[in-house]
Amino acid sequence: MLYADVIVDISHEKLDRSFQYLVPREMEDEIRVGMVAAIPFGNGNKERKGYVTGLSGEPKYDPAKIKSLRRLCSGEETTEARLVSLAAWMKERYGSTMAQALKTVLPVREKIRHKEKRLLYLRVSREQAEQEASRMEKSRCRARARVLRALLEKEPLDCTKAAKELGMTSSVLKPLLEQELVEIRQDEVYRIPAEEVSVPVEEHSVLSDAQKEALDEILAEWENSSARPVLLHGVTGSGKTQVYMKLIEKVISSGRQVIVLIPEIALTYQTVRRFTGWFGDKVSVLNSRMSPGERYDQFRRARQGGIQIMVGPRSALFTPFSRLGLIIVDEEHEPTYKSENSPRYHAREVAVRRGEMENARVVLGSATPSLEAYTKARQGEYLLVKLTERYRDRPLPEVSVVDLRKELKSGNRSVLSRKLQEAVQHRLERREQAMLFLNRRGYAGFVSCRSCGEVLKCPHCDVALSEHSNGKMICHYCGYERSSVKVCPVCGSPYIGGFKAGTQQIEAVLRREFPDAGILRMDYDTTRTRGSYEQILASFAAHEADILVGTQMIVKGHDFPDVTLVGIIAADLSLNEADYRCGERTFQLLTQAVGRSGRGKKTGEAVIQTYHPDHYSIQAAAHQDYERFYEEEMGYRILMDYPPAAHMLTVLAAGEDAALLGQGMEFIRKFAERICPDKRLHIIGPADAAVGKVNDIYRKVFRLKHEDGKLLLDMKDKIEKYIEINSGFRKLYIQYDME
DNA sequence: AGCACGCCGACT
DNA sequence: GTCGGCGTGCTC
Repeated sequence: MLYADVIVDISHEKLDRSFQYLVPREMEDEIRVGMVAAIPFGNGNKERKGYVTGLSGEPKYDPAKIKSLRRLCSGEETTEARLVSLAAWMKERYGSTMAQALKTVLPVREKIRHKEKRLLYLRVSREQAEQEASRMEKSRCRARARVLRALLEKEPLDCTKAAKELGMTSSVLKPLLEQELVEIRQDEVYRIPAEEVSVPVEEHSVLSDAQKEALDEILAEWENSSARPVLLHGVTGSGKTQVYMKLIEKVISSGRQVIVLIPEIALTYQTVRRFTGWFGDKVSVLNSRMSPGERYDQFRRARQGGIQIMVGPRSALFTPFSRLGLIIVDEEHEPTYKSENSPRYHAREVAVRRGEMENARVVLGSATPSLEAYTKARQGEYLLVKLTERYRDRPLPEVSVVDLRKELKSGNRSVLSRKLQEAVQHRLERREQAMLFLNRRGYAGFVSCRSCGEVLKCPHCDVALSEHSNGKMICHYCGYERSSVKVCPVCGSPYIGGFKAGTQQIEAVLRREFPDAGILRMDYDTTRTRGSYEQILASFAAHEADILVGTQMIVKGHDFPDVTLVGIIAADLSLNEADYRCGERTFQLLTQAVGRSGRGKKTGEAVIQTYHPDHYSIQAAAHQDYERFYEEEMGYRILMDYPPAAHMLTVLAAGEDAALLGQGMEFIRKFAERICPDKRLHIIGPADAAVGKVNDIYRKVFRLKHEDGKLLLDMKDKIEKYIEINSGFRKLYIQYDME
């Protein structure tokens, strides 16, 4: 007897689990995990479609009640089949629900379905509806009247919203539809055709010896039928992309397809040009600004063989190629590869998994590999390939670290140290360019009172408001806006103002110090409109300005041959974030930033300003010494039981009622302690999340650390059940993150 | 989601 | 008693 676990193709939480069906004898050979099957479902045995997510010989349910599969809807479904099994793996690995996993993996599914947005309209005149509503109120049809009244107030109504807010269940809606008082329509989804990027074919440049060596190493590994994933550790400017290109060429010439993941849209400008230039119309590019429809169209093209290479952010990983041959994860260490929604998957891990499942090669590339990847490479699970020299023998920039405390002692209060000022002056004299980089997460500066220290915060979120040049203060989390204040709302002092180490501030200082220099600024404000990003970079590349000031977005993979100076204004900003990865993040940002300098013919220089000149992240970045950084950081992770030294389950809870939230978290913690008496389990928290409140919703976290990831997943299941039984948690939203 | 079941208020 | 609205619970 063979049984199949099937997920019913209905998007509803209640059905978010598998149902077991008997596989008829004649289907036993044919059936595979991932196939779509027709099944009888529910009381009336209505025919539904379902995804086969597992096969087993044991019935897990009363065998008398198990129904049989009707038939398999196979055929062109094999690509989807693999994606469904990938989803099954993701569900296990990240502790999400199968429905959530399927949704991430098969975006197609919800796109074709009437998921678009079902809207409810009146089908009769307003007068008639009014009459009906009154009549219904008098008789006992209160629920129907409620729906009609709501429709009279606002037409159309979103079906899902109405269901929630008005308690509109199907037994209310159905009679209304039958009486032809209302109707459901779904609005047309318009699709903007993807803009065609046509760039002249780039000359196929010749590989350097080092690149050739790396390429040969990778190709040698690929000779094995079960080749390991490759971690390509290439210092900034070593030309990893050229190596990718050769690999891609090789793979597509053998008739297989390639997925190239890049961290975010920010990268598309240059990277995409290189890809489209080289491979022409074989490439398609996804970006996060695309509508679901456009994305779906691209996926369909991929499935039908219209393209061989898909370039895009993490969602491109699920491109339904039928013969996937290679997945490249560029800048593998980037945090954007980690999904913010459940399943909170990491694209690197899923790429490796998909590669395994479809026998495709995987190449991870980075100048500053993540601790996770490097650890695996050291253990031999990945093949480590190094590119230690910059392309065309460019030397690495000379780096100096400036101690800001000493700077202040000697009387310099400017955001620019004397060293950095001099260095900028030199560039201007020599007609070279400089980039000044502010590695802060927040955007513009916050506003504080110099008398009482009050910081102006968003009334809905737990973050400081940032001041903008247009005289407004904005919350970057919820979009709340208010006009700037003249006096402190707490003590009335007029000495209130921007405590800005923001990019605007730096720009202002530079304009004062170097009045003749051309200065460009790139941050959240100046890149809000479409295309402005590219415009600023193009303008800087054309040397229309001498200095570019910006946030993290300026350090990502751009080549400006005339840039010979990179200044990091305050390296500590990212060092003080409340996250165990902040040391790693700082090292990466600094290394990448420093690497921007001296990419052309002239040798580069970099200046790092900091209050912690001795911190290992800063020292290692200054010496461009990855190994040293890895040793130090890994020591810290082992000491503290942080990933990748151990596994960590983060329980994230949110709710409107702060007291209830705090209480709920305490309960979960006590429960966790009770069910796992293992001394090696570390529990941290509960504590406020990094941003404790967003949009009036409070957020708390607590973490469980243990060497054994399975144990944590098991605990997660138990906690989930515990929460389900206790109605006190109804008003809390709980999410899990498994690292 | 969609269907059956059962509770409960209203009406012959 | 009976009818019908509408909330609830279940679906292998």
